[in-house]
Amino acid sequence: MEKAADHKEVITIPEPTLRRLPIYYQYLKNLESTGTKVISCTTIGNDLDFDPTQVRKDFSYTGVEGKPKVGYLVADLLREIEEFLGWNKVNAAFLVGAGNLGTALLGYSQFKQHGLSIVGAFDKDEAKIGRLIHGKRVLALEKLPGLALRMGIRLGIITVPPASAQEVADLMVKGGIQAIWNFAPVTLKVPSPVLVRNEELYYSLASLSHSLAKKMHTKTEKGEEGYASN
Amino acid sequence: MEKAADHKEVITIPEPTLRRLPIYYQYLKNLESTGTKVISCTTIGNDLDFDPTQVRKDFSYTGVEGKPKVGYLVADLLREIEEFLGWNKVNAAFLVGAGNLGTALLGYSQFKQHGLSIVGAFDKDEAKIGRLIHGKRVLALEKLPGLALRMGIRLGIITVPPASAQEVADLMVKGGIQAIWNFAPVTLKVPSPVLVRNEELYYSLASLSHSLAKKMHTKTEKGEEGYASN
DNA sequence: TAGATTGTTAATCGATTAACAATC
DNA sequence: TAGATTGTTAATCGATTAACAATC
Repeated sequence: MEKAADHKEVITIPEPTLRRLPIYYQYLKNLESTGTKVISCTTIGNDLDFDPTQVRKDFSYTGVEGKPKVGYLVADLLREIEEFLGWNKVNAAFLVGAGNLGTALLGYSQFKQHGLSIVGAFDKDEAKIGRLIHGKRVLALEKLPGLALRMGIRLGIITVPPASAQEVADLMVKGGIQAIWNFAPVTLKVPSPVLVRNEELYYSLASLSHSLAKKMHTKTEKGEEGYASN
Repeated sequence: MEKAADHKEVITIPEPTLRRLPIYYQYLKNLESTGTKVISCTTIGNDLDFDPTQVRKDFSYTGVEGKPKVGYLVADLLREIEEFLGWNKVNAAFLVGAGNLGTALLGYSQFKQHGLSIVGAFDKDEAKIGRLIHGKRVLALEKLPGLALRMGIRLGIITVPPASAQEVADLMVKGGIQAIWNFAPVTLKVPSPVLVRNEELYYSLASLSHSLAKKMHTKTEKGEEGYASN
């Protein structure tokens, strides 16, 4: 298993690159809308605060090709990034947990342009079952595995409270779902072929509040205590 | 500026560590609720799929101390992480954009336990101004700078469409806000002391759809085309 | 052509992991 | 005490950045 595919080398893309591609994409979409046809890594790097070489390297993973002295065609870049990220095909997904966050995600019309279409919503709460949310009917949770199998759904979104998240994940696995986008702050246990991506809302929060606390601290040390109120 | 504080060395925490701390925190909260008092890095590493040495190193940044042969006190860890992340003090924040996502965030009661209290909501839309959302009155956007200054608000949350995000950021800066949690997919331009943290919803999506696409591709190459429907 | 930009290889930097002494 | 675990220093690994030849 370790040396699988040793003839055709497997290129794995670095996580940081994968994280930056959507940033380029959004930036390029903007450029496109202003009518810009061609762009250089230098300009992109300046605008997004990335090293130009890094931009070039990131792009190379998508297979796009630029022209020396000219740059890259915006249209080329958009097309290649879309294809690379699988955003040119739409993945049908089931969402479980029709609370605040679930409702917000169900209403996100932009998802379709990013390869995601939420085609079903589920909940355990009797009060929510049968209701329409952003045009989608909320179904009973226990119907998920059967429907997922029948419809060939490969992507699941979990927006339930942490205590129920594992149970939901189990049902998704049972329904043949292959990738889970998990918004509940829990580490899910799933069989290895199933992919889990945690949306760590609290990470950003951690980063922000840590920096704010540090800022405060620095100020206090300098003797400007209480300057910023609070 | 470059060699500021050369006597008292400035320890900067690696981003990845900062990203993991909330994961430990959530895990430890769970442990605490089951009555566990003491835990070792080995166990944590096993449960969360991290290298035990890494766990130890991560903890060291918070200043927590363990006991050889025994491990760490769960209570100690929770306290130190809370303090390190600034979660023991609550930051008051203003949120702009009372749409689906904004509404969801306004309803997130768990934020208070993570150092965040959203004390004001703003919108440009006349139809939304004056309404109550999760107990908070939506105010007119132009009131933000004045109120932020008066109340000493240091944290801002942006949940408006990308086209309005920069304008909102400018108002926040005018109101003396020092850190921005940005959910709009745009790169904001703010003066350097102001911190911006982008919540990149599309990154996870990129990662997931890319992996799904790759999985599909691999399968297809093996000649099992069309197996998973779609 | 000259100069800007790509594409790639090499050097650097930082995070992860391994090794191991200290200790309860 | 013996063994498990911490805390730390050194080795490894991978991503970022620098250098530079190729090229339009």
